[in-house]
Amino acid sequence: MTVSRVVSGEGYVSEITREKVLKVVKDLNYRRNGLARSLKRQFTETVGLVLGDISNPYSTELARSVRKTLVDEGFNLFICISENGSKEDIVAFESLSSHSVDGIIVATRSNEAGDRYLRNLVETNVPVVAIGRDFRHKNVDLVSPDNLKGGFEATRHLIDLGHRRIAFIGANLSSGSHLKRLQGYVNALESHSIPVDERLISGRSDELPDVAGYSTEDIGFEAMKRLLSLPNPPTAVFARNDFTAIGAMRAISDAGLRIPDDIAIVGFDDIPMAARISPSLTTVRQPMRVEGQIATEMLLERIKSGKRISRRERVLDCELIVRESSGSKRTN
Amino acid sequence: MTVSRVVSGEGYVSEITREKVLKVVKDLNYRRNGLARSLKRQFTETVGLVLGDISNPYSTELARSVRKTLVDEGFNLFICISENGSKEDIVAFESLSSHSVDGIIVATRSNEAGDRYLRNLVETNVPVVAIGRDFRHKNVDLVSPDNLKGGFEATRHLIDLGHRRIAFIGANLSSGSHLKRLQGYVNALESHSIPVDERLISGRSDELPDVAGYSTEDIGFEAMKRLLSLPNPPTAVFARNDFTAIGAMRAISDAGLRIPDDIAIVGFDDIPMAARISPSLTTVRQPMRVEGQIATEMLLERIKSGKRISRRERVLDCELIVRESSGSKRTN
DNA sequence: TGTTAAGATGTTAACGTTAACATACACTTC
DNA sequence: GAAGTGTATGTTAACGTTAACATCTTAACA
Repeated sequence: MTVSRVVSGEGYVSEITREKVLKVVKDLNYRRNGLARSLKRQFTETVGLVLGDISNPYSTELARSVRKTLVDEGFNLFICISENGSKEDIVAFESLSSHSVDGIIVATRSNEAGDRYLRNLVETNVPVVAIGRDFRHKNVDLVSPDNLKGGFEATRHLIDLGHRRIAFIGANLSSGSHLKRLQGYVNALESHSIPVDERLISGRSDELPDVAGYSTEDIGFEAMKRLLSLPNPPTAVFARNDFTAIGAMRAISDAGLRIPDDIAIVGFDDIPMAARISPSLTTVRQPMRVEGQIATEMLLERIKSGKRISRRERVLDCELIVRESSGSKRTN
Repeated sequence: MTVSRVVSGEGYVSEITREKVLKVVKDLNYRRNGLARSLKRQFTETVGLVLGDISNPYSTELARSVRKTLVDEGFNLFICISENGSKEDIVAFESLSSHSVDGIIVATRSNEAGDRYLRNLVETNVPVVAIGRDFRHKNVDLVSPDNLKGGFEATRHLIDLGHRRIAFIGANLSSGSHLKRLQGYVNALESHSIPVDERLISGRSDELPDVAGYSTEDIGFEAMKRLLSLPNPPTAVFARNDFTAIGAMRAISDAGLRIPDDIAIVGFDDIPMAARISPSLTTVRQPMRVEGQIATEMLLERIKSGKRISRRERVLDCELIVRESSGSKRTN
């Protein structure tokens, strides 16, 4: 017990004893067993972050911001990668919860089995906050960029430039109905009385696995190729994220077409590469660092209060960053 | 005990009992406490990965590869960010070791205090493997790209193109003496009888904090600006990594100079952006996925054997990827 | 029939901490 | 000098598992 007091620096210990203990601690290379400590204390001062796509700079900036906010409060961060697979999601949730993290921040793509497991966790009072994804539960907070408005503005930007045949890349109308960016695209078209043409909405082909990482670039590439083979291809494209946009740009260049002269393109996220590629990519910037900070603060509040707090939702404004890839006004 | 047997699926349990238990497990939303389990079993089947700079695509590819190798063996992965600070390093090591991970893979920048703590861990039989960094210990494996050869070849490439005044960006000769990429640069110059000019070796200025993330781009920017203000600026630059190179490219453009015509540039890592920027960046590609896999295999071997294994070192070949930024042969 | 083996379940103790309580002493205060 | 306060240390039990061992039943076999 005296050792415990010395090591944790709490309670009364005489200077002489403290020094004796510290000497032995050093001699034996003693390190306190955190498992036993956590088991007894019933908390770990550790938070888990589950990332669906760690290759996306969006995720890493998020992670850095989460970590920064956590350490200021004396919490540790463990990051798990799920690669946006439902099985992997569950493994990540499982390993975090079995290590008794005090709370979990989830930034994966929504999927049925994963969501079910997550719901289960929440039911047993594990504090959870979701970032940038769908998850409705009365005790789970959500922090998200305004994907609807972002998608709307990206599309409106293209409409304002004179485009009428505008494609969406990265999801299908059927499977992506929940995708707010797609919905924003549809809304923008409709509010300008442009009919939505389902052939211009191009998700991944069945050949490509729905994987995470830079491979989403391939989805954009494949989807764009299909669009280009249409009898009447689009003059502009809005991609669900920057990697998809960059893949699409590759397909456009490969086809011998010019950006933005032949086809204009807008992405989403504003990853660092967007500003550096040629032509530079017009995109919608989402405030990743703010998202991470707010989500962490919400989670810490849940953890510290120990009570069930009812759902809060924070939707953060995005910013349209106009660069070269969308071009200037058309005069068809 | 019977519940334990049902949940872990080991030992004899009758079908009837198993079903009864499973029903109650479900009704009570019971989840096994991993802390207690690990405390008793004395292992966690979890591995920690400490990343110095999670914003670098190099790190994330590494992490994905490590995770993939681990899950095949039934292990979990917890990632910690250290932001390449010695205090943060220690916090990461501490939180991983106190959670009793079975082993740690370290991919941070070397620093004295962090290394001391790490050495301490190793002395208490925590299996450790280092990736792409300096760390000599008789029980720690090292997996690394061949930075020496990579630096040599990058520099030789510039020499072969006719350059004589070649700068190095990203470290100082004094503080970076351990930096193999810098050493490779020096060796290449010397083997071509080009004197090493210390003014052409440009690290970060004291104004810039030595931080991780995309801010390393700023280090390249600042360092290049200083080089450009020299009475006799270099005609070529080898940067310690791609972000630094990209920052340098920005400084060159800002000064109204052309790449590669006025100044040629070579980076290191081959991050995805390198191929996409304009002009595309000549760089040295390191086999990140292979590094992650080998390191993980080495670590698992240590974990499974439970014995002290003496140090092994794997140095992996890099590949020079020639793109636009280094230009073609000079005819001065 | 007795012997052996396999199947099923239960009991005990231990993993390494710390909260809570107990004890002891020195020193102040009225 | 009795009571109270602060300091220092010790004891006990509990956190939730599971390895190891013990017990009991049933089936199989010579």
